[in-house]
Amino acid sequence: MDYTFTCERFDIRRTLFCGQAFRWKELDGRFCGIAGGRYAEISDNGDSTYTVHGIEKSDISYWQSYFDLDTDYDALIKQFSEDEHMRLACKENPGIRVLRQEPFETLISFIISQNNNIKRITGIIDRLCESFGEKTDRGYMFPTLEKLVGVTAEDLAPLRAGFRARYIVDAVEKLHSTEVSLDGIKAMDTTAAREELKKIKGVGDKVADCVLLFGYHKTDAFPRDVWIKRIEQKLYPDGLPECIKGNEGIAQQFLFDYARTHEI
DNA sequence: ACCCAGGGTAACT
DNA sequence: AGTTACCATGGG
Repeated sequence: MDYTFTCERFDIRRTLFCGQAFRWKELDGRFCGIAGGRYAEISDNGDSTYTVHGIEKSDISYWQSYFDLDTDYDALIKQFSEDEHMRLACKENPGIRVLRQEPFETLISFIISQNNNIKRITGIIDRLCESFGEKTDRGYMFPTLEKLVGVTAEDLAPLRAGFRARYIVDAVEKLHSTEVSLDGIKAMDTTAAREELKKIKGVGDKVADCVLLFGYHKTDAFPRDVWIKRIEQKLYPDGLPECIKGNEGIAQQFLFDYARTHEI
């Protein structure tokens, strides 16, 4: 079936390709991809409505959640705009939303992201899915933990992930042994959850915060990458503004795009 | 040839 | 507690 939803000022292209998700392609004007084991083709109808094509009726709520449709971004932007820099950043890219993605996929993806660029991250993840993910008639799924149990760094060599291969192996081992529990993190506050994720080799503050923000929607997580560090130095030498408190992660998405487009 | 990329680790002061 | 070389790979 097709599911059409309305969302004012939703920039689906920027949302899907701004570096929070890595598995979407734009083909023939449609955004195609698999999330949470569900395939979808999404069209931007140009009138603030968007149609998710070819899905199961029972998955409507999944896609509503995935695009965070229940969150009022207008209200957030209004709140953020109390700060002048945030006002400009939001004004420039008002259609960005923070996706609600799968924790495991997000963890592996952002382990791969470290000291890497978005294009190459996407390539490595594509090869990971083709090598270890379930094949369907509409593409490869992101591999489950079970599919990856037992893999070695040598097994991952075809991905050309470089030094990150052993980090993936360590993540799979610690999750399989339940030394780290992705389910358990849901109930933790952000500080405790961050420390839990950092038990995995190759997961530091930045990767952990990306997983918490994009995989658990813990909006007070604030991933500090190179771009955000530049923004903080230049615009916020005395600390982040009060008006983003509790939603630092969402604010970070606006700032990240702002920094990149202006090459701050 | 050099520098950088949605960083982290280990080995230094 | 705060720096720094090094880590693979590919693009500019």
